[in-house]
Amino acid sequence: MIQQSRTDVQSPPDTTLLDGSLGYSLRRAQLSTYAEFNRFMEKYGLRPSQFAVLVLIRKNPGMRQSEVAKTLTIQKANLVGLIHELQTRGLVARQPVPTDRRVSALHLTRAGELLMRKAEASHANLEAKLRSRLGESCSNQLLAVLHAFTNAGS
Amino acid sequence: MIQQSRTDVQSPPDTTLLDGSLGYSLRRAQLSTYAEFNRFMEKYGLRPSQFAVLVLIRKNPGMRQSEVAKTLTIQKANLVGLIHELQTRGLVARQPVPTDRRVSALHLTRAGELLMRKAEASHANLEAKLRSRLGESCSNQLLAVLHAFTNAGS
DNA sequence: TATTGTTATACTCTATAACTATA
DNA sequence: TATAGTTATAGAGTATAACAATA
Repeated sequence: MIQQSRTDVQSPPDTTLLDGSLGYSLRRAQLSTYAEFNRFMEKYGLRPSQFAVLVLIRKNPGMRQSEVAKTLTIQKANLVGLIHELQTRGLVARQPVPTDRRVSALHLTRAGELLMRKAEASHANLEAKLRSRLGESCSNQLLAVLHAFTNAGS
Repeated sequence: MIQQSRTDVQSPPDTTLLDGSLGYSLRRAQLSTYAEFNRFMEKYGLRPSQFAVLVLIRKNPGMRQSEVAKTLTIQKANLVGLIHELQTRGLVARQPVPTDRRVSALHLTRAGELLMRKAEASHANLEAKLRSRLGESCSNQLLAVLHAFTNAGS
């Protein structure tokens, strides 16, 4: 059977294969959260990667870069510019570690702490909005399934 | 309470905020599928975006670029190079449309058709592997929830 | 006037290799 | 030798503005 060309057709295209794909569906879902993230975080000038780094340092003061990179699955080389940018903006500071002069201990500055207090509140609002798409129970299930999926893959 | 610096601590860092974030969890899950995709599709020289374009054209011969862009939520400007690359590789061809000389109808070439037959088979294997992480029933639920989530956001 | 495809451009994220200083 | 941080570089995805040809 020869499939009809749809040049002049008005009906929506057939997307069954992509719709049935876990990979593609994850990508679409993730992109829609990025768009929402940027709407909520634009006022703080924070991108997703920057926010993740700051959240991690805030909760775990003294972390080293290599540990941040490993935790976030970012190449250590790509973290250099990220940290440097946050340091230049006065949000992150490095303290020398006497026992190992190769590393610095990462901390939030006072300004970083103040910014992240507000940013985390906005993030909570963002998450609440995302969860409202599915409802609380279904959102919790989704979260659990995503973790199971990711952990099974590594 | 002052949180203890963890410079010398061996225990894993606190990641509760990120783990509880739908956006971050989606991103991690999606990245793990990309890694798997590249393992399965490297032999065909197809990246995720190229595969999506080819799948769409294959199922809907005669589509126009603007329609492909809209369906995949890609900027039309970013699709130009993508199509051109596939055309240069001899996988996609454009046919003039008499009724509208601005557009071309996109089709797979014979070579594109042959490649995609194999690539879609590999993709099916990839999806089966991803689904095996969760089991069939849970995978189907995840897929449905992802679609509900994405659609509720647009 | 509006749309299609295009060019140009810039930013973000990701990945690898090689270097330095320290351990 | 091995590790932490760095530099350089490249590829891929995404986004916007502006243009020519055509509708």
